[in-house]
Amino acid sequence: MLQRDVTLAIQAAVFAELAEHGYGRMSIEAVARRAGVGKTAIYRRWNSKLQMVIDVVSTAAVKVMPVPDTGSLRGDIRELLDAGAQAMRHPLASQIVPDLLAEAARNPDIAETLEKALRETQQGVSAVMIGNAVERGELPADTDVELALDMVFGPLYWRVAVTRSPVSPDYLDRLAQGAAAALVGAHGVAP
Amino acid sequence: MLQRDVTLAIQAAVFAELAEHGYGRMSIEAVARRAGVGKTAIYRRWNSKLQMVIDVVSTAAVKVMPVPDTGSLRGDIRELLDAGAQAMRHPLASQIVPDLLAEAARNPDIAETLEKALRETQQGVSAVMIGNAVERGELPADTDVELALDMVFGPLYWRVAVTRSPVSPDYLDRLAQGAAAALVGAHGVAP
DNA sequence: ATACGACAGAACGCAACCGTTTCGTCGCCT
DNA sequence: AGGCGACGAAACGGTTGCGTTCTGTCGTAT
Repeated sequence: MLQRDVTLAIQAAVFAELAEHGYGRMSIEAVARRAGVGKTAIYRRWNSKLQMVIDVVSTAAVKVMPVPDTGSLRGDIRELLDAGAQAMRHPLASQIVPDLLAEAARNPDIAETLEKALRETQQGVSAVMIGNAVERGELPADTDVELALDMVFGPLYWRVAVTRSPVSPDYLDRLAQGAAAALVGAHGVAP
Repeated sequence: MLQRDVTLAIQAAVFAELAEHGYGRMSIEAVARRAGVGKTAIYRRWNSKLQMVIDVVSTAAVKVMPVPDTGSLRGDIRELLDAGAQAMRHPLASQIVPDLLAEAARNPDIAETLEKALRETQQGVSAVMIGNAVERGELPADTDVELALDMVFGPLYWRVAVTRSPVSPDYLDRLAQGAAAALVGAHGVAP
């Protein structure tokens, strides 16, 4: 077996162990066992479990979200929600993401890795989407992008990862409708 | 030390260990050590780590949220958000909740416990809040309560627990405004 | 005064991992 | 042909946690 294959086997094993046992319970021995690999091969590559996980995760997290362009804000949001829901449906992701998030609360290195991944995949996409809507006149130029992000992804993540309720296409329709309305209506100010 | 005090000490220790190390890494020995208690005292009460955690958590999770009644939907949402933000600011909660949530993806018993706690504290409150808004004529009678819940708590949780961004009172104002607009505007149906 | 029950603490044998080292094998390059 | 580097496997001593057991103390009720 060549170096590259060994590395790939280790990466896959890390994901699988992470999903099955979580970061806290994951052991290097188990990763080596599952990858069919000696611990030597792992320690030759990384110094610690933390380094290994951070490296493997950040390598894999580079996937980019497509920028939706349906011609309407609501349609764009709907596409974004669909992509997000699809990503969270993946069994590995749906177990690993909450776990890493929890670990991030106590480990700054992991927190930074996740933050960076999130920033790269989503902030750009949303900025473009909002920009398009502003150009079309659907939103005012001073729309709060940060708030918009939270109102689009927040409800979806809440539903999938917190309440564990089913996410039907119909629900996504209603959510997109609501989020679009929220952005448009976010500009009355005071009480 | 009496039985009751020992139990209280154990409960406090469980929370502290849970916050510091997470469920996966938490050990009964550490709980006993921190509580200043023999392992005997723990095993006399529970059979396993899982039972102990579930019992302790579900005992403590019974806290009820106050039902806001400010006279306007937006004001009610704002109060709800404030209570939520305050709860998540508590350092124990902010570490324990994501951790248990991650563990719930792997353990049906924990998932059920959390689900029940969530249902009890929030669904009732929100139903009342939506009902009041309907009575005032702010919302149509067929308002989707489920969606409303997601659109109020989702963005807040996303911001606090996922993106780890600061939550200012001003932000809560804007979020309340957006959520209220979302609920009101969630009733255009089609394309 | 005595007996009982809950307690803390220490130790048990067992298992899992840790990070490191050693061994012998195999494939590639020159 | 020979050397080199990566490999899997196994073992090292040390740590941690498990669930259980034993000992001795202390407070309370009888």
